[in-house]
Amino acid sequence: MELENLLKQKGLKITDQRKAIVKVLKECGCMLSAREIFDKVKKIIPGVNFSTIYRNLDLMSQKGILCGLMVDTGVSLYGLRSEEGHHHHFVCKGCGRSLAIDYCPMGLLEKELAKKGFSHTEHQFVVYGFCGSCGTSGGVKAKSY
Amino acid sequence: MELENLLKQKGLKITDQRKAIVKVLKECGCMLSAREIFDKVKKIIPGVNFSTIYRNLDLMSQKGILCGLMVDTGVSLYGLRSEEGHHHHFVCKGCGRSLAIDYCPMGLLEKELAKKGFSHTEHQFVVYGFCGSCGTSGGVKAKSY
DNA sequence: ATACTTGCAAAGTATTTGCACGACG
DNA sequence: CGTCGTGCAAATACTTTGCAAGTAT
Repeated sequence: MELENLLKQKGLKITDQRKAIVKVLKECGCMLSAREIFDKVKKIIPGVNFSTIYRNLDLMSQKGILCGLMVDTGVSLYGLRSEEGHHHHFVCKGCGRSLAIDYCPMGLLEKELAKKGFSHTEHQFVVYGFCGSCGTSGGVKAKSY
Repeated sequence: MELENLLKQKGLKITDQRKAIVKVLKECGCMLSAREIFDKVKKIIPGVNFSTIYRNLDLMSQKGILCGLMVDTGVSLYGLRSEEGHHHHFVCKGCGRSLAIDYCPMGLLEKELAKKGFSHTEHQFVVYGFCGSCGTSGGVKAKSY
C-alpha cells in the first residue's frame, strides 16, 4: 500500500515489475546490483526484461524512491531510500552486502569549498572492507586505486 | 628523471608509452579519463593502443605512481599520485576537471566501524559540483543517485 | 638472453535506446 | 482511449584478454 501511494504521488504507474523490484529490495535489506535485482525479480515475473529493470531503477532513483551508488568496480548498486534520509554506505568486499552509515562528512567541507568558489551539488562516500561474518579473509576484487 | 627512478624502483620498465602517460597527466594537472589520456598520448605517440593505456593505468595505480577514482557515471579518472599522500577529490560537473581535497573523513569513522565488527580497507569520497569558472550554469550529466 | 611490453583483434561486462505492442488510470 | 510502460533486439560505452612480435635491461 505504501508503495502504491508513493508511485502515484510521483506520477508513476503501478506495475507488477515495479512492485517486484521494491519487494526484492525490501526483502534483501541491502543494496543490490541491477543484475542481482533482475535475477530475483525473474523468480517473481519470469518474463521480465533487463531493460525494464534498468529503466525502473533509474526512474525510481530519480524520483527518490530508491537510491543508487556506484562502487569502484563500475557497478551500480541500488537500494530502498531509507526513511531517515541522507546517508552513506559500507560495502563488504567479502559478501558484497552493503550497510547504511549515518555519518556524512559534507557538513565540515561545504564552507571550505564555498570559500574556494566551488558549489556542491552531490557527493559520494563509500567505505570498503569486511563485515563481521567475512572477517579479513578472502577479499579479492578491489581495484588498487 | 624522477619518473625513471620511480618506475625502476617498482620493477617497471621505462617505455615511451609510460613516459607519455605521466607527461600528459603532469601537464594537465587534474584527473583524466582513460579515453582523454589515450587521445592526448596519441598526439605524442600516434600508434599507441588503447589497451596499452588501460594496462598501464592499472599497473601504475597498483604500484602507487598514479591514483584512480571511479566517478558516478562509471568512468574511471586517473591522476598523478600527489606527494602529500592520501586525499580525495572535487569533480566539476561543468568542465569535468577534478581537484584534490585534503580532508579525509575516515579518521572519525574508523573506530565506529570497528565497534560494529567491520574492518576498513579502502574508501572513496568524491564531491561533485561546479567550480568557479563554471558557475552553477550548464551542468547536465549527473545521475540522480 | 629473457622477461616485460606493446599492438592488434576479439571478447566481455554494464548499460542504453528505438520501436511496436500492451496495460494502467 | 490516451499516455505511460514493457519486451525484444540491437547498439553503445568502457574495459579486459590472448597472442605473437618487439624492446628494455
